[in-house]
Amino acid sequence: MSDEHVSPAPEQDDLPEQMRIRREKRERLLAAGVEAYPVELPRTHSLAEVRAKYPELEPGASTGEVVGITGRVMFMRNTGKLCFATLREGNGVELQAMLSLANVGEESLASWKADVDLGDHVFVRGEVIASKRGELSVMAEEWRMAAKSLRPLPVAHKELSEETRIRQRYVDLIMRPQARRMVEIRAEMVRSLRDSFHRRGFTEVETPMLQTLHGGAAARPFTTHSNAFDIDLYLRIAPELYLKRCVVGGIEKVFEINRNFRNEGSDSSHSPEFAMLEYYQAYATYDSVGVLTRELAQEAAEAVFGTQVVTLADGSEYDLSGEWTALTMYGSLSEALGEEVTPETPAEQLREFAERVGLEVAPKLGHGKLVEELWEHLVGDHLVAPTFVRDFPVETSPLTRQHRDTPGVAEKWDLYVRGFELATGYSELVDPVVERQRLVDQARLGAAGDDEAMQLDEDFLRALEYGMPPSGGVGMGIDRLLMALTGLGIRETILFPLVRPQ
RNA sequence: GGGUUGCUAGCUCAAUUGGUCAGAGCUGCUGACUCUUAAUCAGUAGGUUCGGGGUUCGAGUCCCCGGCAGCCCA
Repeated sequence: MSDEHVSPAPEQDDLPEQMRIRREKRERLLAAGVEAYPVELPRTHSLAEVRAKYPELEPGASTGEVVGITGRVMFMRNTGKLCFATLREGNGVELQAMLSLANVGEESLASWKADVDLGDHVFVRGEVIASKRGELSVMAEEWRMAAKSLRPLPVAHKELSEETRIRQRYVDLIMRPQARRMVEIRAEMVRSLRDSFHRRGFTEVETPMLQTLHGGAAARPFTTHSNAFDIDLYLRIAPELYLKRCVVGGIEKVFEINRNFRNEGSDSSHSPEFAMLEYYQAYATYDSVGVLTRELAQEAAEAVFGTQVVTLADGSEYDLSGEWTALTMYGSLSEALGEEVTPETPAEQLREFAERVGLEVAPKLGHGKLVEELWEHLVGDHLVAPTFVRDFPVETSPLTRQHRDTPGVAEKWDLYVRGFELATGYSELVDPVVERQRLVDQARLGAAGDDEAMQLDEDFLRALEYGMPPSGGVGMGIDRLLMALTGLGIRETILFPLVRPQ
């Protein structure tokens, strides 16, 4: 038998000593007719409620109020005939339980000492008092096991290794209040985004994750298979083409917050599975959706932290308030380089500039890619404050509308925050004839072996042919907005990031 | 994909040039203690040093292959 998936539970003898002992304690409880995992406990108050009710008791005070509380045992201090335990509940609030020989009796106290380990969930019923040292406590008249923990917790006073934090996030959540806070921050932020959209009359939709064609971005997709239809399917790399169908259909302000999947590696700012916000607005342009995007981020910061000057994980402050800087790609590049760069600057000239500033570039790059690389090197890498970078080379933005006045550039911006790309916005290309041509070009690239190229989506083109109003559109990474607001890496902002199985 | 660093007890980490070094703290176990706050005190247990191969009288340490992770670069 070598099939891992059906391997029997390990023999007790094979377990580390501490796990074996905890299992023995569970057995002992059950043998004594005591539930190790009771279905229900007479809990009357959360720990937070007890704390809120008695914020300031004098040392040694008693209240006469009997409560039933539960919590995970985080610290234990047993002194012969009087035992102390620090209980913690899910939100991180802690309260001390006290068990004295006089109140619970010899048998119950002995069982407490013998059967309760750090990490167990326990129930304690007793009077709310303050200890002689002034610690708010519940003096037990009775205690019960609420859920026996069979694994020892990590030491509370040392940092858990990053790998354990990610692979066993539940342990991270138990041990680190900041890990729990992160989950809350994320939830509050997403709620704020939804509120911001709803206040402005946007409609939230959910479009397909399983797609028969992949499109809407340049990325490698995951593939899967439908048995019933007997067709291969793609996990979506972007919702764009479906949201545009919505706009064609008359949902003129539409947004989606959902997962995208890209078959690529992960690093401190990338994950194969990530949450994305996309929104489209009829009769908006890349100017107006830029304003809305700024407001979304500012309102999120305000909603979560109560301020638009957020404090990052390293203690530094980051100011999201007010108007944000806007640069043009060609203008800011020209300034940084001290040379005029325009959409007409030949690739040869750009290569010389690259050499001059010590930037290595692949020999076959064209004008558009060279401009972007130079720009990232000279400008992008140095951007700290929130900055819109506008008007990209047409060549590298095939699905974007050409600029209304400036030839050779597209009405597209990237939003840089703390040096990484947070969002991207467009005046959308809505001419079905031009769009078809661009998609045909993409399909040719695909046929030539570019596996990031989009496929020709005839149904999408048919939708456009019915007429899509002029629109602005934006994509923003949810995980990245969270990174911007907290200063943490993407593997901290995603609760269960993909990791290779051990 | 390239470079680089790491993987040792349940957890966090030590171990000089290859030589009684496989160790500490916490956790666990046994005992003491009715006001502790990471309780304290005494005693005690706990290891396939990531896996495989090699060099050597001798490998946690050196070499090779593999696995996983971090950091830097493309």
